[in-house]
Amino acid sequence: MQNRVLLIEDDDELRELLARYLVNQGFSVREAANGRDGLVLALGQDCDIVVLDIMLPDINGLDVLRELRGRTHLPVILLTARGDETDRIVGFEVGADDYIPKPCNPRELVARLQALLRRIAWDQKTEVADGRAYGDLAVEPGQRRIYQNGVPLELTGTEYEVLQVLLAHAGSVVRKTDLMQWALGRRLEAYDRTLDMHISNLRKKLGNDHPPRIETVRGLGYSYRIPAP
Amino acid sequence: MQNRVLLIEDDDELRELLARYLVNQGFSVREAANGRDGLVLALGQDCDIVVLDIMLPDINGLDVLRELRGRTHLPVILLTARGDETDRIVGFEVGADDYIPKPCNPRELVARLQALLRRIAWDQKTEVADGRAYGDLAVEPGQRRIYQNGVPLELTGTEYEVLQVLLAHAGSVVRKTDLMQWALGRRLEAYDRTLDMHISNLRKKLGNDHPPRIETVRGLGYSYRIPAP
DNA sequence: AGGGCTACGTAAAGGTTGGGTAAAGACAAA
DNA sequence: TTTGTCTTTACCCAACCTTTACGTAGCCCT
Repeated sequence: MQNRVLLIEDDDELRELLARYLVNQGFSVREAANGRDGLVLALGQDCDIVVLDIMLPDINGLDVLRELRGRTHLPVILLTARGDETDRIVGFEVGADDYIPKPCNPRELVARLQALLRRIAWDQKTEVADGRAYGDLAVEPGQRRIYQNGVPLELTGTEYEVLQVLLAHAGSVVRKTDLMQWALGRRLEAYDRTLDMHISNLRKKLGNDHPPRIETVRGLGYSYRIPAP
Repeated sequence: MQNRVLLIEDDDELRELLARYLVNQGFSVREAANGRDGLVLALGQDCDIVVLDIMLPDINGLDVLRELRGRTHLPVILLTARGDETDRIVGFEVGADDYIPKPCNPRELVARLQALLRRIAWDQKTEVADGRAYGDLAVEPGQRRIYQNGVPLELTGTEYEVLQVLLAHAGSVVRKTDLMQWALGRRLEAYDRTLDMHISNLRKKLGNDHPPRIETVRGLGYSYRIPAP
């Protein structure tokens, strides 16, 4: 299956160079030397991905992109003058997927084209929900839920994060500073007892077993006890 | 709601600089200082996108990427030494979605993160399951109608879109930002309560059951509860 | 053993935020 | 203009995270 690239670039020499290279790499290529032609081709549904120069004789490349985004979500890679940061940032904001500074390395262009096409191909496949089980607990990341013997635990968002991190490291100690960073997303400061509270609440919701599922390692952190096999 | 970035970078100073910047830009950030911790976090489904340094103290960044690609399609942006073309090309081949040369401009990192997340949001919009039934609801995409026990619901256009997206993902959580993008076709901005209103109206039209068919997942989004079989 | 220090457990209070929804406004089509 | 629809505004509440306060358990030292 050949991927169809639309090349919108007014510099004939560069355009033909790139086109030849892309064809050699197994793409099928459409060419347009100005914005108007480019738009017509792009909207004509016969390409998979667009390479768009910002500097065009008629319509500005960014306007082409805006027009395109109003109607489709065709992936677009911008060609910009090297170092022109404004164009790049604006380009992303308008909805470009990527940019390459000119003069561009054809190999890099191909690499980026393929990365983008691969991303799209993957995303169009349905993801498998890979829940993992730890004893009587089962994590369902898609639902952001953790089930205990099939019954969903009524966890808050933060409690879910904390338990999920502990489970991922079941059997080994997670240091408090790491748990804080990974589950709460911030640094552990002195006298911050927040984490202790979440652990306390979690233990309650898991049913205060003895010995506790979540073990305290004094001076270090916490550890989820490996469930009996 | 917030997009969760995982930052795998061993240089503490750079990592904290980027982390702070990303937090300011509205991302939630998890940090890992080495490949092993990074892998665990990435596989723990705790993030939406990964920023990965190639030079790491333990595992090589490219090996982290390979390992990751073996199990998920999590979007990855590589941090590479400037000018090291080999790493870049290999990175793309292994499955990176993008790369940024170091030392990197935080604004550009944000722009690229957002471009990639936007692309993914679009691509993951699953199409209507034709005529599928969900409990007492039946979707008729041709008519843009949804029937409840054979009786058509009096839905507005937007309400139809919202409900149909929720049904297509029945049982798992749809983030507000995705729901907005998929059903309303625009980005979710701060203080925009439009979506909440449509949900509220939908619940009313579906008959305010208990527990509600459309569950709220605080801080994240909504989920249509899987009907009893 | 006992004192003193520190880390942890947890109830309760405090404060912030996200979400529900009524009602008003904006807008477009008929 | 009227009507149907989407959006904004405003207010309120409940869920939740964090802090505070006090009690307890572990650990080291003499």
